[in-house]
Amino acid sequence: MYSQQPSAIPIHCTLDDFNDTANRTAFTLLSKPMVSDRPDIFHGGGDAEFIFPFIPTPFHPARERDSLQMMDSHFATEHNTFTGLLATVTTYHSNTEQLHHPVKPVLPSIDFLMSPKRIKYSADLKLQEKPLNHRTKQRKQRQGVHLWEFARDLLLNPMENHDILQWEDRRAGIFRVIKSNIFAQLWGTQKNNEGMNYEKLSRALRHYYKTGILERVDGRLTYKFGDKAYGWKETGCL
DNA sequence: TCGATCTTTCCTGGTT
DNA sequence: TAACCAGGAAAGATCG
Repeated sequence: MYSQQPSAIPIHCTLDDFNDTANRTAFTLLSKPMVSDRPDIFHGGGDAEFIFPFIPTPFHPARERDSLQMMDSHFATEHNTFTGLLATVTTYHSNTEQLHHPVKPVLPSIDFLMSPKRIKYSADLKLQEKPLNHRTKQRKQRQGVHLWEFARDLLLNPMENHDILQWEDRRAGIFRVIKSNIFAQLWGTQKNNEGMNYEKLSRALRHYYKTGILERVDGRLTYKFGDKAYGWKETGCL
Protein backbone atom coordinates (compact mmCIF):
# COMPACT_ATOMS: atom_id res chain seq x y z
CA MET A 1 0.00 0.00 0.00
CA TYR A 2 2.85 2.34 0.82
CA SER A 3 6.01 2.45 -1.16
CA GLN A 4 7.94 4.02 1.69
CA GLN A 5 7.74 3.43 5.38
CA PRO A 6 7.58 6.56 7.47
CA SER A 7 9.79 7.40 10.34
CA ALA A 8 8.54 7.47 13.85
CA ILE A 9 7.76 11.06 14.71
CA PRO A 10 6.94 12.77 17.98
CA ILE A 11 3.76 14.46 19.05
CA HIS A 12 3.75 17.29 21.53
CA CYS A 13 0.98 17.44 24.06
CA THR A 14 0.51 18.69 27.54
CA LEU A 15 0.11 16.49 30.58
CA ASP A 16 -3.59 17.38 30.66
CA ASP A 17 -3.99 16.36 27.06
CA PHE A 18 -2.28 13.08 27.73
CA ASN A 19 -4.34 12.27 30.83
CA ASP A 20 -7.54 13.20 29.07
CA THR A 21 -6.75 10.99 26.12
CA ALA A 22 -5.44 8.12 28.22
CA ASN A 23 -8.67 8.03 30.24
CA ARG A 24 -10.77 7.67 27.13
CA THR A 25 -8.57 5.70 24.80
CA ALA A 26 -6.61 2.49 24.90
CA PHE A 27 -2.96 3.16 24.41
CA THR A 28 -0.75 0.34 23.31
CA LEU A 29 2.69 0.12 24.77
CA LEU A 30 5.32 -1.13 22.43
CA SER A 31 6.48 -4.62 23.22
CA LYS A 32 10.08 -3.51 23.14
CA PRO A 33 11.78 -0.17 23.64
CA MET A 34 11.41 2.12 20.71
CA VAL A 35 14.61 2.57 18.81
CA SER A 36 14.94 6.20 18.04
CA ASP A 37 17.63 8.11 16.26
CA ARG A 38 17.30 10.66 19.01
CA PRO A 39 17.88 9.72 22.63
CA ASP A 40 16.44 12.86 24.07
CA ILE A 41 12.86 11.79 24.63
CA PHE A 42 11.97 12.91 28.09
CA HIS A 43 9.29 14.15 30.37
CA GLY A 44 9.31 17.88 29.98
CA GLY A 45 9.68 20.61 32.52
CA GLY A 46 7.34 22.74 34.56
CA ASP A 47 4.52 22.83 32.07
CA ALA A 48 4.52 19.05 31.91
CA GLU A 49 4.92 18.88 28.20
CA PHE A 50 5.50 15.49 26.66
CA ILE A 51 7.06 14.40 23.45
CA PHE A 52 5.71 11.04 22.36
CA PRO A 53 7.62 9.20 19.75
CA PHE A 54 5.14 7.06 17.90
CA ILE A 55 4.76 4.88 14.91
CA PRO A 56 1.44 5.40 13.17
CA THR A 57 -0.50 2.26 13.97
CA PRO A 58 -1.32 1.29 10.38
CA PHE A 59 2.38 0.92 9.74
CA HIS A 60 3.07 -1.19 12.82
CA PRO A 61 3.33 -4.84 11.82
CA ALA A 62 2.15 -6.03 15.23
CA ARG A 63 -1.21 -4.31 14.91
CA GLU A 64 -3.17 -6.12 12.26
CA ARG A 65 -6.44 -4.65 13.50
CA ASP A 66 -5.27 -1.16 12.68
CA SER A 67 -3.87 -2.28 9.38
CA LEU A 68 -7.28 -3.61 8.47
CA GLN A 69 -8.87 -0.40 9.59
CA MET A 70 -6.79 1.44 7.04
CA MET A 71 -8.34 -0.60 4.28
CA ASP A 72 -11.92 0.25 5.06
CA SER A 73 -14.01 3.20 3.99
CA HIS A 74 -12.18 5.51 6.37
CA PHE A 75 -8.93 4.90 4.60
CA ALA A 76 -8.80 8.17 2.77
CA THR A 77 -9.46 10.26 5.83
CA GLU A 78 -7.02 8.41 8.01
CA HIS A 79 -4.41 8.28 5.33
CA ASN A 80 -4.55 12.02 4.98
CA THR A 81 -4.21 12.34 8.70
CA PHE A 82 -1.15 10.19 8.78
CA THR A 83 0.53 11.80 5.88
CA GLY A 84 -0.17 15.13 7.47
CA LEU A 85 1.37 13.90 10.65
CA LEU A 86 4.36 12.67 8.79
CA ALA A 87 4.90 16.22 7.69
CA THR A 88 5.24 17.20 11.28
CA VAL A 89 8.63 18.58 11.88
CA THR A 90 10.42 16.52 14.47
CA THR A 91 11.72 19.26 16.61
CA TYR A 92 13.17 17.89 19.77
CA HIS A 93 14.12 19.17 23.14
CA SER A 94 17.81 19.07 23.86
CA ASN A 95 17.83 19.31 27.62
CA THR A 96 20.08 16.39 28.45
CA GLU A 97 19.73 16.99 32.17
CA GLN A 98 16.27 15.43 32.02
CA LEU A 99 17.20 12.31 30.12
CA HIS A 100 16.85 10.22 33.26
CA HIS A 101 13.08 10.76 33.18
CA PRO A 102 12.17 8.91 30.03
CA VAL A 103 8.61 8.67 28.85
CA LYS A 104 7.30 5.25 27.92
CA PRO A 105 6.73 5.13 24.21
CA VAL A 106 3.11 4.68 23.30
CA LEU A 107 1.06 4.21 20.19
CA PRO A 108 -1.65 6.85 20.22
CA SER A 109 -5.06 5.81 18.98
CA ILE A 110 -6.52 7.15 15.77
CA ASP A 111 -8.79 9.41 17.85
CA PHE A 112 -5.76 10.94 19.45
CA LEU A 113 -4.03 11.40 16.15
CA MET A 114 -7.11 12.87 14.53
CA SER A 115 -7.57 15.49 17.21
CA PRO A 116 -6.32 18.83 15.91
CA LYS A 117 -6.15 20.03 19.50
CA ARG A 118 -3.33 17.64 20.21
CA ILE A 119 -1.45 17.76 16.97
CA LYS A 120 0.90 20.60 16.39
CA TYR A 121 2.63 20.98 13.06
CA SER A 122 6.04 22.24 12.13
CA ALA A 123 5.84 25.88 13.04
CA ASP A 124 4.07 25.25 16.30
CA LEU A 125 6.52 22.56 17.28
CA LYS A 126 9.34 24.99 16.76
CA LEU A 127 7.66 27.37 19.12
CA GLN A 128 7.69 24.72 21.82
CA GLU A 129 11.41 24.15 21.86
CA LYS A 130 11.67 26.70 24.64
CA PRO A 131 9.19 28.97 26.33
CA LEU A 132 9.07 31.99 24.07
CA ASN A 133 7.60 35.38 24.58
CA HIS A 134 4.98 36.71 22.20
CA ARG A 135 7.42 38.71 20.09
CA THR A 136 9.77 35.78 19.64
CA LYS A 137 6.87 33.50 18.67
CA GLN A 138 5.84 35.94 15.99
CA ARG A 139 9.36 35.95 14.60
CA LYS A 140 9.51 32.14 14.56
CA GLN A 141 6.22 31.91 12.76
CA ARG A 142 7.43 34.28 10.09
CA GLN A 143 10.65 32.37 9.60
CA GLY A 144 8.95 29.00 9.07
CA VAL A 145 10.73 25.76 8.36
CA HIS A 146 14.22 25.42 7.00
CA LEU A 147 14.86 24.16 3.49
CA TRP A 148 16.19 20.80 4.59
CA GLU A 149 13.17 20.33 6.83
CA PHE A 150 10.95 21.18 3.90
CA ALA A 151 12.68 18.53 1.79
CA ARG A 152 12.50 15.99 4.59
CA ASP A 153 8.80 16.61 5.11
CA LEU A 154 8.16 16.10 1.42
CA LEU A 155 10.00 12.80 1.53
CA LEU A 156 7.99 11.69 4.55
CA ASN A 157 4.73 12.83 3.06
CA PRO A 158 3.94 10.85 -0.10
CA MET A 159 0.54 12.53 -0.52
CA GLU A 160 2.16 15.93 -0.87
CA ASN A 161 5.31 14.76 -2.57
CA HIS A 162 3.89 13.69 -5.94
CA ASP A 163 7.25 12.14 -6.86
CA ILE A 164 9.03 15.45 -6.54
CA LEU A 165 11.59 13.87 -4.25
CA GLN A 166 12.37 10.19 -4.02
CA TRP A 167 14.39 8.06 -1.65
CA GLU A 168 17.41 6.47 -3.27
CA ASP A 169 18.58 4.76 -0.11
CA ARG A 170 16.08 5.18 2.68
CA ARG A 171 18.32 3.85 5.43
CA ALA A 172 21.29 5.95 4.40
CA GLY A 173 19.18 9.06 4.00
CA ILE A 174 20.00 9.45 0.34
CA PHE A 175 17.33 11.03 -1.78
CA ARG A 176 16.99 12.34 -5.29
CA VAL A 177 15.21 15.33 -6.71
CA ILE A 178 12.94 14.07 -9.46
CA LYS A 179 11.14 17.26 -10.43
CA SER A 180 13.61 20.02 -9.75
CA ASN A 181 11.48 22.84 -11.11
CA ILE A 182 8.44 21.88 -9.09
CA PHE A 183 10.58 21.41 -6.01
CA ALA A 184 11.88 24.95 -6.44
CA GLN A 185 8.40 26.30 -7.09
CA LEU A 186 7.09 24.67 -3.93
CA TRP A 187 9.94 26.11 -1.93
CA GLY A 188 9.33 29.48 -3.47
CA THR A 189 5.69 29.25 -2.52
CA GLN A 190 6.69 28.31 1.00
CA LYS A 191 8.89 31.39 1.24
CA ASN A 192 6.66 33.72 -0.75
CA ASN A 193 9.42 34.06 -3.30
CA GLU A 194 8.24 33.79 -6.89
CA GLY A 195 11.79 34.16 -8.15
CA MET A 196 12.95 30.90 -6.65
CA ASN A 197 14.42 28.34 -9.04
CA TYR A 198 16.39 25.16 -8.74
CA GLU A 199 19.71 26.93 -9.19
CA LYS A 200 19.11 29.01 -6.09
CA LEU A 201 17.56 26.18 -4.18
CA SER A 202 20.45 23.84 -4.92
CA ARG A 203 22.90 26.50 -3.79
CA ALA A 204 21.06 26.70 -0.50
CA LEU A 205 21.22 22.92 -0.22
CA ARG A 206 24.96 22.96 -0.84
CA HIS A 207 25.42 25.34 2.04
CA TYR A 208 24.25 22.49 4.25
CA TYR A 209 27.39 20.54 3.37
CA LYS A 210 29.40 22.83 5.60
CA THR A 211 27.13 22.38 8.57
CA GLY A 212 26.68 18.61 8.29
CA ILE A 213 22.98 18.75 7.64
CA LEU A 214 23.62 17.33 4.19
CA GLU A 215 26.52 15.28 2.88
CA ARG A 216 27.93 15.18 -0.60
CA VAL A 217 27.00 12.12 -2.59
CA ASP A 218 27.73 11.03 -6.14
CA GLY A 219 25.02 11.44 -8.69
CA ARG A 220 23.10 14.30 -10.16
CA LEU A 221 20.24 15.75 -8.17
CA THR A 222 21.16 13.44 -5.34
CA TYR A 223 21.60 14.49 -1.72
CA LYS A 224 22.10 12.76 1.58
CA PHE A 225 21.02 13.77 5.05
CA GLY A 226 23.96 14.27 7.36
CA ASP A 227 24.51 13.80 11.06
CA LYS A 228 22.95 17.14 11.92
CA ALA A 229 19.70 16.36 10.14
CA TYR A 230 17.11 14.62 12.26
CA GLY A 231 13.63 13.21 11.93
CA TRP A 232 14.19 11.31 8.71
CA LYS A 233 15.52 8.01 10.02
CA GLU A 234 13.54 4.82 10.19
CA THR A 235 13.25 3.15 13.56
CA GLY A 236 14.18 -0.39 14.44
CA CYS A 237 10.56 -1.26 15.28
CA LEU A 238 9.31 -1.06 11.77
C1' DT B 1 23.14 46.78 18.90
C1' DC B 2 25.71 43.04 17.26
C1' DG B 3 27.34 38.60 15.91
C1' DA B 4 25.62 34.17 14.29
C1' DT B 5 22.82 31.70 11.30
C1' DC B 6 20.06 30.81 7.36
C1' DT B 7 18.80 31.90 2.91
C1' DT B 8 18.95 34.30 -1.42
C1' DT B 9 21.23 36.13 -5.33
C1' DC B 10 24.81 36.44 -8.63
C1' DC B 11 28.72 34.71 -10.54
C1' DT B 12 32.46 31.67 -12.83
C1' DG B 13 33.91 27.43 -14.26
C1' DG B 14 33.41 22.50 -14.72
C1' DT B 15 30.62 18.20 -15.76
C1' DT B 16 26.98 15.29 -17.77
C1' DT C 1 23.23 23.27 -25.75
C1' DA C 2 20.77 22.69 -21.59
C1' DA C 3 20.78 21.24 -17.12
C1' DC C 4 23.25 20.50 -13.25
C1' DC C 5 27.18 20.80 -9.82
C1' DA C 6 30.63 23.26 -6.94
C1' DG C 7 31.74 26.96 -4.44
C1' DG C 8 33.06 32.12 -3.62
C1' DA C 9 31.14 36.43 -2.40
C1' DA C 10 27.84 39.56 -0.79
C1' DA C 11 23.58 40.90 1.13
C1' DG C 12 19.08 40.59 3.58
C1' DA C 13 16.25 38.70 7.28
C1' DT C 14 15.89 36.82 11.65
C1' DC C 15 17.39 35.25 16.01
C1' DG C 16 19.46 35.26 20.76
